[in-house]
Amino acid sequence: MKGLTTSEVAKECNVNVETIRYYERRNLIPEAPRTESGYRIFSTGIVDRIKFIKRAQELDFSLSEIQKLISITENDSNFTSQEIQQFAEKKLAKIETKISGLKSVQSILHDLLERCSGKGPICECPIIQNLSEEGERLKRT
Amino acid sequence: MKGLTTSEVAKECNVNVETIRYYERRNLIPEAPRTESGYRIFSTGIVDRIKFIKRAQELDFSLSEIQKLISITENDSNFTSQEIQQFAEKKLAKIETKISGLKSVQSILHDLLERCSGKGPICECPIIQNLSEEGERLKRT
DNA sequence: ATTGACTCCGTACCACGGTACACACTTTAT
DNA sequence: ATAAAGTGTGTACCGTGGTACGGAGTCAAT
Repeated sequence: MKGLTTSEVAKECNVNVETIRYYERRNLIPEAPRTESGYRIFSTGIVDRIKFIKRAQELDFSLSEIQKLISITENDSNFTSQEIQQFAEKKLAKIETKISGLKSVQSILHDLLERCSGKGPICECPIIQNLSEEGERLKRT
Repeated sequence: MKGLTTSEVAKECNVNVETIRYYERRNLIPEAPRTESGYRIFSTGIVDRIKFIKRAQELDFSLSEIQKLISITENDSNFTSQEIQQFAEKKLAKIETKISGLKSVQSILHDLLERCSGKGPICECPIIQNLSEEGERLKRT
């Protein structure tokens, strides 16, 4: 028999079995065909789809946004190219803001670790001051 | 009377009044002193604290992590310097991964927008393919 | 002094993204 | 043939981070 069972897909994607059913319910993946007894059979392509979803989630796309992306690429969308453009612009702006914020946290943590042996007395942790100041700076910019 | 009321703080921080009570309950902010009739009175410093919390949240710190940061800087923590170091290292690694992921999304969105006029037919949206490939590439690296 | 705005508390509820559970049926292994 | 493991459905529940609501007391203005 060709095709994967639900738990095979789950294992392959490092997700819970229930997550797959959940994604199906949410229409993030197509409804899988069934065996005579009602078991789902997945094509191997589903694995990439689910991995894509997981990766996009890590990059701050919500499941609804992901759904939108998918329906755009599959061209079964009702979105106009203008809507898509606006969506991309907004997301791009958010991402850029976030990158710059993360970069400052990165350098703070980096500095902190340089000065922090992990031994001896509690290290002086300047992270809060730094973060707060950084927040102010970013707002003014 | 010196000191701010709950709603003044809320307004100043652009958060809901309930959020402030919630943060107090979660010990993200100290318990505010009260007037005779039981109203909270906040010192102006609370505003920075709450703004810090909000900013840190945007940068992927959970409220528990934020609590940890706060207790570290206030030195009322039971954490060893080793634990703090490990925490910083883990977070740094996560942040670096995330920055690189976000950067690839950034360039994908950027490319997309260059090719997408916002007019005419639906633009070809290569984001899924790109993201998936990028995901694969990052894993191999 | 009464109205309206504000505050308190406790509890309930919300959205998100799952995860678990009970109960029945199917498949696989022994 | 029987037990263990897997799958299905529906529904309930979970953690996170709030938000809303009801009822009661308080404060400020007219």
